[in-house]
Amino acid sequence: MQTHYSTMPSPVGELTFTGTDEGLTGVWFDTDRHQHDRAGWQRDDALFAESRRQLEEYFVGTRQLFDLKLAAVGTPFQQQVWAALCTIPFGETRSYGEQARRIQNEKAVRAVGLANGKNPISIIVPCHRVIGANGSLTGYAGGLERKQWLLAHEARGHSKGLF
Amino acid sequence: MQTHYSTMPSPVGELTFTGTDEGLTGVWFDTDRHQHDRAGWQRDDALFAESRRQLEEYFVGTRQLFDLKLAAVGTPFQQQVWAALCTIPFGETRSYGEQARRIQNEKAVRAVGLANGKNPISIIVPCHRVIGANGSLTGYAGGLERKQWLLAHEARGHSKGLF
DNA sequence: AGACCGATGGCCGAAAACGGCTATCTCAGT
DNA sequence: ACTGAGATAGCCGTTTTCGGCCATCGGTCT
Repeated sequence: MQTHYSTMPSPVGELTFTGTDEGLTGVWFDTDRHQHDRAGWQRDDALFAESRRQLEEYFVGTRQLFDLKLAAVGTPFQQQVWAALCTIPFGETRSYGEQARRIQNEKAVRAVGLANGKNPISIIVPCHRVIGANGSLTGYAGGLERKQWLLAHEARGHSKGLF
Repeated sequence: MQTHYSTMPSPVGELTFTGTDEGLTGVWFDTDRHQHDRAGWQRDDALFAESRRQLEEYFVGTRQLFDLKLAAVGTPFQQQVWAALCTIPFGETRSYGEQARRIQNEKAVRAVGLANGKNPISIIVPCHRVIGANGSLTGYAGGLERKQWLLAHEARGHSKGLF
C-alpha cells in the first residue's frame, strides 16, 4: 500500500504526517527515534490538510478533541493500549498502573509503558498524558521537554475554561 | 479488636472516649489534631460510665486521682514517658528535662516532648502538667488555652485544701 | 520455545528532617 | 557587672523521604 506523507511546523518542532488509504498512520517529531527511510513515500500535502488544521487548532488552544481516521499499525495488545490512551481527557493525566487496570490487565504495567512508547501517532493519541504513579514524567519518545511542554499547554488551555 | 466510644460534655469542650476490651485507649478533645474516622467504631455509653463519673468529679473538684484500666497503645519509649506522667501529682508541674531524668534518659528531652504530645489519654494521663524549664507552657495537643485552663483548675483545687 | 528488556510500582531499610527542649553564648541596655 | 532577649547547637525517638530491589507481563529477537 502506498505511503503518503507531509510536514508542518509547530511549537514543538516540525511534525511529519504519514498515512495510507486507510487513514493516518503516524505523527512524528523530527528528532524521533523511529527513523524511517522515506524511500517509496510520496508527498501529498492536500491529503493531510484536515489533520494539519486540527493540530493547528490544538496548538492555538481552540481544540481539545480530534476527529480523524486513524490507522496505526500494531499488535492487538498495542491497539488496546492506544485505544485506552484516547479515553484520557484533555488536560488530565493517568498513571501507567491506571492505564493497565483500564485494559483489564492490572499487572501489565510495564508492558503498557512499552506499548505507550511505541505509539506512532504523537499528540493525537495522547501518550503524553501518562505519567508515573508518583507524578514523575518518566519518559517520552519525543523527549521529556516536549512531554512537559504538552502537559503545560493543556493545563493552560484547561484553566482557560474558567473565564 | 472492636473499638467502642462515647462522649461527654466538659468545661473544656466535648470529650470523646475510646476503648477496647483491654481498657481505655483514649480521651480526645473535639478539636484534636489526631483525626479518626469513626467508621467501625461502636457507641457504648455504659462501657465508659465509670470513666465519665471520675472525670466529672475531677471537673467538680472532688477528685485528684484516677483509678481506671488504661490501655494506651504506643512504642515502649512512649509507654515509659506516659507512665512517668502519671507520677506527677495533681496540682504540680514538671519540666520536660525533669521528666527525661525521671525515665533515666536525661538527654532525651525533646523526644519526651514529642512522646508527650502523642499521649492519647488527655487529662487522665496528665501531660498538661509538663511545662518548659522556664515556666512557659510551650505546647499542648488540645490547644494552649486548655492546658492553661487545666493547670488553673488544678491550682484552684489545690489551694482549696488550705481552708 | 526461551531469554531479555522496559516510559512501573510496591515494599523495605537507611538516612535525613523534625519537634510541646535546654543549656550556653552573644550582645545590648541599664 | 547584671539582666534579658535572641541565636546556636547538641540531644533523641519518630516520621517522612529517598534509593534500591524485584515481581510482573507483553513484545521482540534468536
